[in-house]
Amino acid sequence: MGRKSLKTPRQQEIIKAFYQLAKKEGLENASIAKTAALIDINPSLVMHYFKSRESLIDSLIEFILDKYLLIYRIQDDVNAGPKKNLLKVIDNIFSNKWNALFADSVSYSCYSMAFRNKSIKRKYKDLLDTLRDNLQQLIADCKNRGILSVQDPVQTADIIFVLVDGAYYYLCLVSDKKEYQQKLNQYKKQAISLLNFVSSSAR
Amino acid sequence: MGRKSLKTPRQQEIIKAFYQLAKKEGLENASIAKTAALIDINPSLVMHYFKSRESLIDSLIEFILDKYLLIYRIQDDVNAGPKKNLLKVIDNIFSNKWNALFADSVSYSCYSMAFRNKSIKRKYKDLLDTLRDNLQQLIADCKNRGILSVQDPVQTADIIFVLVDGAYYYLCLVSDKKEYQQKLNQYKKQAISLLNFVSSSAR
DNA sequence: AAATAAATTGAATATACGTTCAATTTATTT
DNA sequence: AAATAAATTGAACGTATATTCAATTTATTT
Repeated sequence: MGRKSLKTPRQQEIIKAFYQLAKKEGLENASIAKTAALIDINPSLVMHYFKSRESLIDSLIEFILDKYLLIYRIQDDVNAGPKKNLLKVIDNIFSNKWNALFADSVSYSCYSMAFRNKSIKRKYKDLLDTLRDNLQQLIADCKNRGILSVQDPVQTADIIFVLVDGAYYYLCLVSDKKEYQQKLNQYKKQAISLLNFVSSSAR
Repeated sequence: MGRKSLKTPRQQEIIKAFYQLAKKEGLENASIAKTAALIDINPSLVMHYFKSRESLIDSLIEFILDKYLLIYRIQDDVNAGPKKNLLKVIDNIFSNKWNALFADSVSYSCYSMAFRNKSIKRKYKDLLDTLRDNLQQLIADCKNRGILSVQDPVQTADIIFVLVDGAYYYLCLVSDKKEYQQKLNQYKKQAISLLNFVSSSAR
């Protein structure tokens, strides 16, 4: 009896609007009123689904962090073999596609909150560790089949993501498209060289 | 005639207070009123020296970015030879000292504004390029004297800073002190290995 | 059709914000 | 001591903010 709950889809809609607003005007300028106006609902409705602005931001962070994991899901072919899988993921990481999935600006704003909010800190740390762990598994697969030769897949995965994070930290400031692409390719090469693939005609 | 100008020292005092506030409560919560209260002056005085909050933030960013350059100035001995100089800088970069110089939290908040503010974007880009250029010169010095062997000092300096920025991006999320130190050392080793020092008994 | 429960609205609150402007204080020079 | 110019204050402004609560609308069930 009573009405069917619209909780989940409405919450999603609100988070998405809040995110788009933060992307456009900065997280610090993304307000509940503006968010409500964007999807043509009453500001009170936002408060109904999120107890506070803080919890809305909390949901926004989860929304963003989930998107990061997509690098591992954009694989056309699941059983393409470990080498192809690994290279595909590297491709995804160093592609504009991934970067287009979410706005770095919002993510950096959220990230900066980790310094004062332990829950946010943990969420970011968990994500970064998950990203590393997934890559480590792909590397380990390749290592076990003699496709590449690295000492410790865990360390290699870690270093590669350090490279990735540092790369985008710089690249986000590069306006020139050519410079951007050239640097991105260079960083990608560096990452692949860290993987130390065994050169052979076989795959 | 008239009164002696206190402009510069007052501005510095205000910026510093604003910075400390941003460090403690987050940049988004650092207000002009709070800043004035912190150093016991009238909020109007802040507005007198900075036309707007925006320009105050602009000054804050310059204040922060200047601190980054200190890695190159903490050298006890200027004429210690190129190798020692380079290693000292690497030491500084991968030390807690440097990290203690400024609050990453504030810097990341400011950094995130670069996405919507071209002037801020340029300032950050310029800083990162300056940091790279200084390191490149130290590397080139060493290369010219056969101390190390790298293909292109410019690229090496770039990669090292990519490593540094990526390293701190992860490390800022690490609460455990042991893990922090261990990772930091590992990243430092990686950076040094990129420098490919020529092993010899001579220095 | 009545009952029910969730969705949604609208009005109201208090608060803090950035910014303004005129008035006043303070130090320095003539 | 008078003149000067900068430092500093205090009051006031309108605005947007997050959040509250009661009232109303809407869809679904009995």
